[in-house]
Amino acid sequence: MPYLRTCPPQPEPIDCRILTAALDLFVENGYHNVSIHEVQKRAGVSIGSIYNYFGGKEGIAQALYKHILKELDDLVDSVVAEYASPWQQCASLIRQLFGYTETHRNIIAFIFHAKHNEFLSEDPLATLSQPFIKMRSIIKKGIECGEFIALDPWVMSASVFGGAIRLIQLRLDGMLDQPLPYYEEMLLKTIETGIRKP
Amino acid sequence: MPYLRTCPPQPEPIDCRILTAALDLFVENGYHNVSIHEVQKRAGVSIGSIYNYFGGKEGIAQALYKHILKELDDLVDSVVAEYASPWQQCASLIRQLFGYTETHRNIIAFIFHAKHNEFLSEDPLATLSQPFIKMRSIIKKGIECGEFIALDPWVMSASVFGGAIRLIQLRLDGMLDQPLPYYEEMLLKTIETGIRKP
DNA sequence: CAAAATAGAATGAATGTTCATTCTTGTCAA
DNA sequence: TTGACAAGAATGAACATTCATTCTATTTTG
Repeated sequence: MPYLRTCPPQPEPIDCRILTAALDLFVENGYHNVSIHEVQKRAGVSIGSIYNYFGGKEGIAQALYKHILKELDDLVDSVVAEYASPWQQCASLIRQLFGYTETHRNIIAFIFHAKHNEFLSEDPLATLSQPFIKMRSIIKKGIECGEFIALDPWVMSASVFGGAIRLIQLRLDGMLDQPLPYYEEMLLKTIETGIRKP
Repeated sequence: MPYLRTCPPQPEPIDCRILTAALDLFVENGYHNVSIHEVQKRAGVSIGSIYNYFGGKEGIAQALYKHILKELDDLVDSVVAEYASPWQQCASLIRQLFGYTETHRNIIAFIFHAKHNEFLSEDPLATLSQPFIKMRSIIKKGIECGEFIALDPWVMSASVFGGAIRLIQLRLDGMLDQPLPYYEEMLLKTIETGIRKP
């Protein structure tokens, strides 16, 4: 079951096994290159069970997407609760995303390295989901409270998170020799220098 | 024919018509959601012609990919030839990519907003292609000549181009109200501040 | 005239889904 | 306590559809 911060129940119920198997296959091969019979085999369940729980292939992907976005949302909430300053919130969030890219690779990949609109008909733009909205809200607060320079919030958001997302994708593509925490303070330094109000 | 800086021949030969039709359909719907008969109809050619010229569906995508990467490569070369300083090269490249995102949307989308490894078996990582290698080479020169701070080249590359790529994707997803040139100087300002050696 | 290009119907493998059947669990009545 | 029954979960073979590709016939070109 694709949790970031929780332990999966044991024994794992059928629906969780389907989601875990599907996540691994979708990330490894791309949604469209995975047949539902492959998910079935990897999860060790019957074809009919998949339809019973999720209504079909897209239903699996939709459930995965919502579930992982909820996990991300909780992560953003915890960061906001733990730190007072918008910069610290951004920095901590990037550190945690980098850490999870190393430890929960497929979960991060499913949200940050996929074209959801190619296989989801409902709400396929991750950037319109709660966690991303909250991330932009942190940026706006940073501008309002004078910690960040006052530029367009989309620009500021791209400046803060664009480089981090890029490194995550490069790591997932196998381009980087080191785990992401190796690069993290360097990246945070350039971001901070670029967006902090002098 | 998906050129950035050239005018297409008239009358357009069959292979160019196939590539143009496929580009539009692949970008609009995602490679896997487009059937070869749809490409056929949009290009106004026969099914057999497609196999004659490109060997199959993947052959079309591969030809598009190579062709557009060559266009990008030429763009990078022209920028390097026109400007002496690495920062000016980066800034000009980002400006031009933003401009082309507005005027040649599908060409930019095919390279910067797609998961090539889901439909190409040959060289599917754009970041390993010539234009991207040259972009990183500009970064390395910036570090060597002392214009940029001396951090890991992958980090610097993500800091310079990560935010720009993110804004391109947001624009392609319809998130931004304004055309990209509206945001460009703001973004360049934060990037430059973050990576310039004091 | 022969070779290459073009057209489009036919092909069959692959895929997502359905559906009849079986299994499991809980409830109720004797 | 046990057996019958009902409901829902689980199964997997069969099905319908779609798709990329092949093949055959025709047209065009050198």
